[in-house]
Amino acid sequence: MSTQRSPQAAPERKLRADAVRNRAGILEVAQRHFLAHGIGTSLEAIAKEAGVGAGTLYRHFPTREALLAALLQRRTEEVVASRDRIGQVGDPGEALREWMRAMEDYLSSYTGLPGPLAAAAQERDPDNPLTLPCEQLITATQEYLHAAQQAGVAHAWVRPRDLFLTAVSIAWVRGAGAADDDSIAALRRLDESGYRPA
Amino acid sequence: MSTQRSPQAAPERKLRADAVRNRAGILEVAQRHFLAHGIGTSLEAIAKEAGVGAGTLYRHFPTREALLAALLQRRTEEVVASRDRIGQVGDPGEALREWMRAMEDYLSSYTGLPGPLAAAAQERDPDNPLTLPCEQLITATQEYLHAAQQAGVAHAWVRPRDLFLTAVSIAWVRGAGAADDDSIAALRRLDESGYRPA
DNA sequence: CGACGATACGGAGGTAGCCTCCATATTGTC
DNA sequence: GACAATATGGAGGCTACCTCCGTATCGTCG
Repeated sequence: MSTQRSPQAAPERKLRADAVRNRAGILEVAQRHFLAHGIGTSLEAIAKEAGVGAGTLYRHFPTREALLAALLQRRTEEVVASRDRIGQVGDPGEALREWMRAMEDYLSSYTGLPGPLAAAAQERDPDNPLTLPCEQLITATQEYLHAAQQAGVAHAWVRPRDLFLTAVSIAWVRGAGAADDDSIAALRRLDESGYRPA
Repeated sequence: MSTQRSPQAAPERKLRADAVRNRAGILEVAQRHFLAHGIGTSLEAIAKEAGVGAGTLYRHFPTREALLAALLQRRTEEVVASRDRIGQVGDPGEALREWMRAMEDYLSSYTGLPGPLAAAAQERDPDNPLTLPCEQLITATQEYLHAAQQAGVAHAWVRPRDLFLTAVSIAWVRGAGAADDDSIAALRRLDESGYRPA
């Protein structure tokens, strides 16, 4: 308990020094490449720029999703933590709206991110490294939605998962073809007016 | 005027007999492959199964989008023609709802179709062969939307393009990760309740 | 009918990216 | 300092894209 260790199912033994170094380097380069070229960017290029072989990259992150999940971890914690800030907002309707925007921005972190996340949200495969962030977001959504429903500013038939998918699909439109701002604003308004009773 | 010719800008000279045969064969095989494996399927595999070389395929359809557009042409005409059927529906609100479903199904014809279409809808590049079908769909949407707005069953601030993007994004969710029917139904309900005043 | 120019064909070949495998190198420990 | 455990890297096998050009097929005209 003295050393910070994952409580349940921690298969992580301590890494060798070079492994730690390489892992960090890969993440740093990957972050830049995903930002610049979307999640479809070449993994080999990342390995090369990070100064490691392809094998090393794939040992640390067996799939593109694993790399993505590692990168997303910080962001996920930040966003979920923004609950505290948003929580200060008195009006539950306003809070829900802000939360939706926060999710939308998170989901737009990298071009192409909505695809794998939507898939993960639905398959619920515990082996998919993206399942965890999805569940966290949906859980957070539940809190805001519930409060909004209590206050009568959200329809009772709306489920947290539905709002999550809504945010994902807006983020997808943002990424696919670079929709103009007007269209995105219209989509947001449509969705908001969708879950909110008149 | 006796022979059926494209009225404006027809760069199509008459094809040689073998070219016509090959083109048809490619389309027939491509249809099956796109249906079975989505729009990302291997073009080389299509060429092989159609019994032509890669060069022939690329000569007829220089890009994946061109092939897609050729395949979509029939479907597009069918869907736009379904205006006639839907037009019979008296209630403009009901007609708009039906039209949205028809678009959604059209956009779900092949897995992955929403991506290129969303891109085409926004870039408005006349060289993109998918631009035409997009415009046709948006134009048709405009008719239904306008009628609905006149009847007071759609908000005045909704634009045809917004509804098109809505349909595209639902189709995308359908395709990405095979969302369960409940989620899709919820998204539809959300959207409908979004454009419709209480 | 035959031959000649125009049209179309096909598949080899260069490029790029994925992922695996294992001989070699590095690390940590005793 | 030496040995076992751990980690490395890049060659290599694979799939797919797309282009290029020598060759085959077509249609027409004499």
